[in-house]
Amino acid sequence: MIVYFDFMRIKDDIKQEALFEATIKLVNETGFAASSVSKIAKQAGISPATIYIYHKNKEELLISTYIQIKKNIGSVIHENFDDSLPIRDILKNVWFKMFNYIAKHPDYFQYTEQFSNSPYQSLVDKREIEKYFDPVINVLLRGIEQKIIKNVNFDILTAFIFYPIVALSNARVCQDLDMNDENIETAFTLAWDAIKL
Amino acid sequence: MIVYFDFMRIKDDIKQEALFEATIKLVNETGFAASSVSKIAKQAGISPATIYIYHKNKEELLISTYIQIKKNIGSVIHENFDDSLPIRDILKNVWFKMFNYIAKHPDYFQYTEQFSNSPYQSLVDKREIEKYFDPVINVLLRGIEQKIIKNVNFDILTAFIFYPIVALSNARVCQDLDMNDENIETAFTLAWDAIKL
DNA sequence: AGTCAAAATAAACGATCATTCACTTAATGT
DNA sequence: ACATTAAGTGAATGATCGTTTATTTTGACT
Repeated sequence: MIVYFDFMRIKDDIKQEALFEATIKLVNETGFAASSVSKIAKQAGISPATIYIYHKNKEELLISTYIQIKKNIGSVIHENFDDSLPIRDILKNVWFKMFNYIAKHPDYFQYTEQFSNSPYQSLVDKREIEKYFDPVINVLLRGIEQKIIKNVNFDILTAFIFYPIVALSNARVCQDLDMNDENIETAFTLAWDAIKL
Repeated sequence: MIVYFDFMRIKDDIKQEALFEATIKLVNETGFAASSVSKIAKQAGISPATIYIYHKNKEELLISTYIQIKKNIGSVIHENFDDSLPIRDILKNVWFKMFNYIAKHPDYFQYTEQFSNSPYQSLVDKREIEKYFDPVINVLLRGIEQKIIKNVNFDILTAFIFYPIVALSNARVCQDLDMNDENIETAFTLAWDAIKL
C-alpha cells in the first residue's frame, strides 16, 4: 500500500497581499457598511470563495487586517531603536518615524483609525496590540523614574505624547496643513512641553 | 365652494427622538455595517417606511444624527460662557464641560467618533460643524494675540488643547482610567503646558 | 360629525448580502 | 505519467438589504 504524505499546494502570497490591499482600499473609500465580501474579492481580483480559504469569515478578515497593520507600525517605529539616546531624542525619533510611516501608507493608517473607532475594536485583544509598542512605552516609564517626565497616569501621558500624532495625521486636518519636518518639529515641542517635568 | 387650508398632521416629536436614540444605540453597538434601516426602525419602535418621512434616505439619517450631536455639544460647552475670565480659566471650564457632557452622553460622543473616522465624514461640510465651536476657537486666537499662547499653526494647537479630551474619553481608555475632577485637572495642566508661551 | 392632508405603516420590490457547495486547477513526490 | 491534496472558483443558497407603493390612521379644522 502506497502512503502519500502531506504534499500540499502552497497558498499564494500575491493573492494574500492583493486581498490585504483590497480590503484596506475598499473600506477606506466606502466604509465598513458598503464593503461586501464580493466587492473586496473583485477589487483583489480573486473569487469571493477564495477569501474563505485565507479567513474564517468576513469579520476575521477585517480584524486580521487591522492587527497586521498595527504590527507593521510597531516594527517600523522601532527600527534602529537606540535606547542610549536622551529620552527626548528617542521620542522625537519615534515621532518622525511615525509621520514618515503615515506619509508613506496613509491608507493603512486611515484603516486603523476607522477600525479602532468601530465596535470591531472590542473584538481585539488590547494587550496583543500594546506589545508591539513596548519599547517606546518603556522609555516613558524610564523618563518618569528619572524625573524627566511628569509622574502622571499613563493614559494621560500617551494622550499628549502620541495621540496628537493621530490628530495631526487626520485626512481632514492634512488638507489644510502640510506636516513637513518643520511642523513636526514644532508639534513635537508642544508634546514635550506637555509631558516634561 | 369650501376652501380647506394647510391643516397638516404634525410629525411626532417622540418618534423623532426615538429614532435619534435608536440610530445612535444601534450604530454604537453593532457598527455602521450591521445597522440596517429595518433594525434601526425596530429599535425605535416604528416602521422602516416611517424613517423616510423624516429623512431622505439612510445616509441622510446618519449624517443628520451626527450634525445634531455636534450642534448639541457646541451649545453645551458654551453655556454660561464668560469671555472676561483669564484665557486659561475659560479653556479649563470648557474642558470640564466637555468631560461632563461625555460622562452624561457617552453614546452620543461615541457615535461622533465613529462617524468622523468613517468615509461619511467627507459628506459633511466642515465649516458648518466648526461654527458651533467658534466662541472657544476665538479665545485661542485672542491668546495668541496677547502672547499668552504659542503662535503656532491652529491645527497643531487644537491637537493639544482639544484632541487629548477625545483620547481620554475613549471607551477603552476609560475602562482603566476614571476621569474624575482630579484627573481632568491633571490632564488640563499638561494641555496648558503644551500650548502656553 | 365630517373633511382633508399628511403621518404612519404593512407588504412587496429587485438587489445584494455572507457563506456554502460541487467542481476544477496546480503543485508535489513517487 | 500518475496519484494525491489543498488551492482556487463559479454558481447557487436563503437571508437581508434600502427603498417604494398602496393603504390606513390620525388630528386640526369647519
